[in-house]
Amino acid sequence: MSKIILVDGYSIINRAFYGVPMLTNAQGQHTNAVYGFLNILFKILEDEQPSNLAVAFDVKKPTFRHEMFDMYKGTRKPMPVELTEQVPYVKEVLGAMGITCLEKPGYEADDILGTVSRMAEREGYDAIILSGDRDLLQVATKKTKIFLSKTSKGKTEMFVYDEEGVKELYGVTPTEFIDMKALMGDSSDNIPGLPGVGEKTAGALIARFHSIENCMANIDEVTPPKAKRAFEEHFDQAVLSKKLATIELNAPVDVKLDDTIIGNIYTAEAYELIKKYNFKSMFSRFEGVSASKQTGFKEPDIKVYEDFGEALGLIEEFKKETERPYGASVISDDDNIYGIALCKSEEEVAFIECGFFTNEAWIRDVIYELLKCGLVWTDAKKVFSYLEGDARFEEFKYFDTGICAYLINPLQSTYGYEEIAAQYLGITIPGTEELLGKHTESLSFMTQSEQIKRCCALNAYSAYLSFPVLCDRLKSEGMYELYTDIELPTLSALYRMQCRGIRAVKEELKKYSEKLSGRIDELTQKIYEEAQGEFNINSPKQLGEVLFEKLGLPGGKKTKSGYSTAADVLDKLAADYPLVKDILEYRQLTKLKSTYADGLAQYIGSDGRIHGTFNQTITATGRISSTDPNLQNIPVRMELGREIRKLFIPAEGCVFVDADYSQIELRVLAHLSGDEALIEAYKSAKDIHAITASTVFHVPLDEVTPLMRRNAKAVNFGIVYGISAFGLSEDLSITRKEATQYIERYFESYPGIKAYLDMQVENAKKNGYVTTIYGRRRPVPEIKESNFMRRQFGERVAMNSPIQGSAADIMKIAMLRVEKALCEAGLKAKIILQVHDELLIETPEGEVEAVKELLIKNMRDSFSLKVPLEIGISTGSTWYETK
DNA sequence: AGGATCACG
DNA sequence: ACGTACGTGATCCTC
Repeated sequence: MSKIILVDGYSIINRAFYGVPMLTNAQGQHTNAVYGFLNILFKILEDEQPSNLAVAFDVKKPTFRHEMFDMYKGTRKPMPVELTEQVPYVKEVLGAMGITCLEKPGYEADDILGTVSRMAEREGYDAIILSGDRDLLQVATKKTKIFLSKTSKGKTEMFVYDEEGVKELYGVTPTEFIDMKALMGDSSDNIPGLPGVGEKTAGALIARFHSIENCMANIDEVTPPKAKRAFEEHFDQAVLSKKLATIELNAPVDVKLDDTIIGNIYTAEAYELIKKYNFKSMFSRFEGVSASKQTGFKEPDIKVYEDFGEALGLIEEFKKETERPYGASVISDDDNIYGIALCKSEEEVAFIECGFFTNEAWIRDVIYELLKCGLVWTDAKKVFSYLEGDARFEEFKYFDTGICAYLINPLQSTYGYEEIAAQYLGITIPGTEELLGKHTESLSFMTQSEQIKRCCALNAYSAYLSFPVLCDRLKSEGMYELYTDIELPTLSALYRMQCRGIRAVKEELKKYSEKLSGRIDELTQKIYEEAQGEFNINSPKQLGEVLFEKLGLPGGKKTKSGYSTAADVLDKLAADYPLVKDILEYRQLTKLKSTYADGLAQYIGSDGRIHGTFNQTITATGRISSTDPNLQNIPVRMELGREIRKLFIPAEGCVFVDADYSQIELRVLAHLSGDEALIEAYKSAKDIHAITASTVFHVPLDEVTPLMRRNAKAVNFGIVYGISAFGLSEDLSITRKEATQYIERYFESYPGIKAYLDMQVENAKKNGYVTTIYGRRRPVPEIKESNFMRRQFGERVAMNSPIQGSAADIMKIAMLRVEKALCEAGLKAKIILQVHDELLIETPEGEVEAVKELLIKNMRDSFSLKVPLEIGISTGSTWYETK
């Protein structure tokens, strides 16, 4: 049995656009509609297994029916540019997959779909029309089904209607549905209908009389009177509406059904596009597609070195100084190193397999030697992890393409070698996930060792070829110094911090966990009693139902999936309801237990220390991030949580010295904006929030009340975040009007800041990015969007990023200076943590004074601003005590 | 897999 | 009318 699927192109693209959150690829193209469209297409192809497929589009030329809309002041919602720009992308992908696109000037997609479905029926096909538009229901027959795609609550669902289905839904046949629509009208399609006749009346009338003409013929029986009068006075309007609503079934579409037979849609050309748009979840569909069909690109040969002598010779070659650094890569899993690839030509990559004629220790030595030679790696920090014992970093020379690519575009989520090759070399090569699958923590089961070699070889190949391109880009964008002076040294500094780790006491952590457990159990019982029943307190859904439905607490809805039970909502209820207070305490305690007490305990290694990972290519602003575990969000604000820090202790004979920048972001803002009032404030005195309050509220400094100071502080935060009246009003629980006033007064007091923030928004609009004091870039693609909310987000990002990013630059410089100074002073003290504006130093007891002095000096002088940088410093025998 | 919540700067 | 403060990561629940 032959089956054809006919897709309403624009309609499905539209559904996809609104159903899939914003996505952009590395080139900044919007891709969410393409992604959604293809997912819908793949799904229906798999579910229905059709033999034929075609996609219909309107031609962007006024059609008869469009002209008629215009007569009735028809204005369809204009599609945002983010959507329209994706239509050609979809067509391009369809073309690459060999799928027929149908267009006919003068006809709408509806007409084409209707016509071709009838054509198919006559030739004995089953037909499926896929659309988001209910209009198509009139085309349904026994053999033609309509698949309606609906998006509700962010999820797309498919509803299927055949002739019977339409009857069930509306009580009329598909053909009668036209008449029904002629009566009730359709505002979105600008079909006027009859005044005062809605879905109910129209449905009842057509079910009884079957057509508008027959209604008119039996006008005396038409009820209600309102409808009867509408018929008498506006029948011509109903006739016109019917004409407008009728889909043409005999349009002169010149297509043969044979042209729509589905061939192989997983073509190399389509694969190229999928890669370009970075639709990773679709990659697996294209397995087995040769990607080498690209113009002038051939994958390099892999030369496996099986002779020990030859391998030694090879390594010597790679140790030689070259003008253009060679590429290298090591392949491993959690347990083993499998080999090393070296590349210095476009044609060939050398691969030395571990265990073939050598052992892992030998490979580690080789890696150590090669790190001294100026090779390019995709992820050098990972390469360090192969070293054993003390690595002499000062001897190392290396380059890192991942870091380069991050600096050029920090918004990507990953910087795999295949992405870099695609973006900077314009070639498509299979990536790690494609070659080795998802779980790379163990490769020992991999039977296809060819894939392991290929993955490693392509990595070295990509590193070798892309590095010069990346360097040129960095130079032309003014970020080469940022790369060499800051990022590359930071890479090894982070690695050293990871190696050192931080000592934590497992037993005490357990005790702390048990202490929490006791109280959590008490609270659980109490909450069950107060709520008169057991439920999962951790489930926001269940909790919301219990609080706001079962117990009828005031506080209504907030989120998509029901009631908000976030802390700020519950806070307002806590005073009146003991239950809510208990829930808040329960939340706090379970958070501490699961994330911190129990969570951290898992990470304590055999050396009694936690070795987290510091990520250098994650944040959009240049900050570093911390994972496995996150050591940058250990509790400090609340006393109970802060206790956790008592369990972080220095090594024997050491204490902690903790140094943090005081209000670095506001000081950076003072510098960047050059605002004289703020600069003067920082030069003259200490309490910046009080000064702000005094200035903004026009009162002498000594008359500033705590409340005024608190409000001024919130305004200062707001400024740094990219001020919005709404955000400030939420934060301070004041009206939006009051918040607006605060902001206005702030800008009156600090006009330089207003001018600076406006300039950043302008810069973002003009260049597409903003920059930090050290030339680091943050692209702001949102600034050009037509969606008001997203554009406004872009504006806040444009204001905040230079501030947060410059502070990050300063901290990185400070870290490097401090580490160097410690080393040069011959001190044993070591940096073990960085928390954005804070450094934690494990310091031998005898070095404390020297380290303090050194920290203050190097952090304070790491960058010369128009205002002084102030350092807070403290010591303690636990992390808790350093405050 | 994604949302809600909450820990930090 | 919309529905927001900036930057992160871990855990739990729901689908």
